[in-house]
Amino acid sequence: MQDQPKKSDQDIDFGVLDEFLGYRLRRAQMNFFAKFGEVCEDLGISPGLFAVLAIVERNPGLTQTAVAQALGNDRSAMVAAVDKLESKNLLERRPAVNDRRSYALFLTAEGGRFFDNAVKRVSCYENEMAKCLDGDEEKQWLLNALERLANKSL
Amino acid sequence: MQDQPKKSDQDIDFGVLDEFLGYRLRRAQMNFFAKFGEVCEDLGISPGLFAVLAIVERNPGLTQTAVAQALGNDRSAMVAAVDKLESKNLLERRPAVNDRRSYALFLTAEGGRFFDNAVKRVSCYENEMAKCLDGDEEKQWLLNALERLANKSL
DNA sequence: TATTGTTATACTCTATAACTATA
DNA sequence: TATAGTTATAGAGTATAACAATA
Repeated sequence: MQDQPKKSDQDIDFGVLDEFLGYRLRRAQMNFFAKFGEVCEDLGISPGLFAVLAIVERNPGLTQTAVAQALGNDRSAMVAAVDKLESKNLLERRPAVNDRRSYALFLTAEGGRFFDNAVKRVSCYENEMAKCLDGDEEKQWLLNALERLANKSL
Repeated sequence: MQDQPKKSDQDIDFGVLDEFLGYRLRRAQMNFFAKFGEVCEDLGISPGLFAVLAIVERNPGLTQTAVAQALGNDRSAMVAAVDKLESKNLLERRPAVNDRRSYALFLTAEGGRFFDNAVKRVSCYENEMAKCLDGDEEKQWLLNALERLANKSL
């Protein structure tokens, strides 16, 4: 049945979607998450878990709620995330010194090594992805534009 | 308990996350989706459903699978999406002329009006968000950079 | 009263596999 | 045999509400 040639992906008219930052951001981000999954498959961590490790590594002793706020999600979501990282021996809950309600989070020694290795992986694929950009200048400009968009309110 | 001043969000060190396009893309996109939800709350459509309408409007007669491929997701996910849009009388499944396995998708008259209205809403908030960019020149450059990143393979 | 971690819960999004009817 | 739509299902991600312990 080839009477009417099928529209290939190239022939689709995306209309307004092509001019919408929201749609373009989503497509770009989906590609990055998919690539992250490929590159870190054997490490057993998602972009979300990687972000938790990154925050705790640079800000040891932070509470779960503080990490959640930094990453922009609910504190209830941190429970499963920290559980998972703790069960992998990458992260540690210690009793907070001045507040018996909360925990202070720290990377374990293994977690530190694991994170260093993960950063190498992610940096490697980030650099590969950034090859479609025009050098470090365009990348820095893009990072800056994305930060502005992430913080823009209506 | 204010012996040790709490780290505010501003004081958090994001480390490598600050230099990772993947993380920055996610934060920017989350902001856009949240704003989309606010602006289109009463319309009862998500960014995903809006995208389906946009594709069908510009490419009437496309099959469900073709729309799914255009948007980069699985055809099984289209069933619920088209069901929802059809139940709202915005979109119509018609039997395809040459293939009794597939449907051809079309906007209804109401769907056309609904979509025009939705485009106005979304364009309005898109323009508002784009005010943190340096004019149409930077926006066009950004759209172009995002397209490159969305299509980049390792 | 307010806050931390937690649990239960639910909702969305997404993908996989298998089924059916067609091709 | 291959494809379109469908179904069932499962996983991840995210959010809300309520609770106990603590501030």
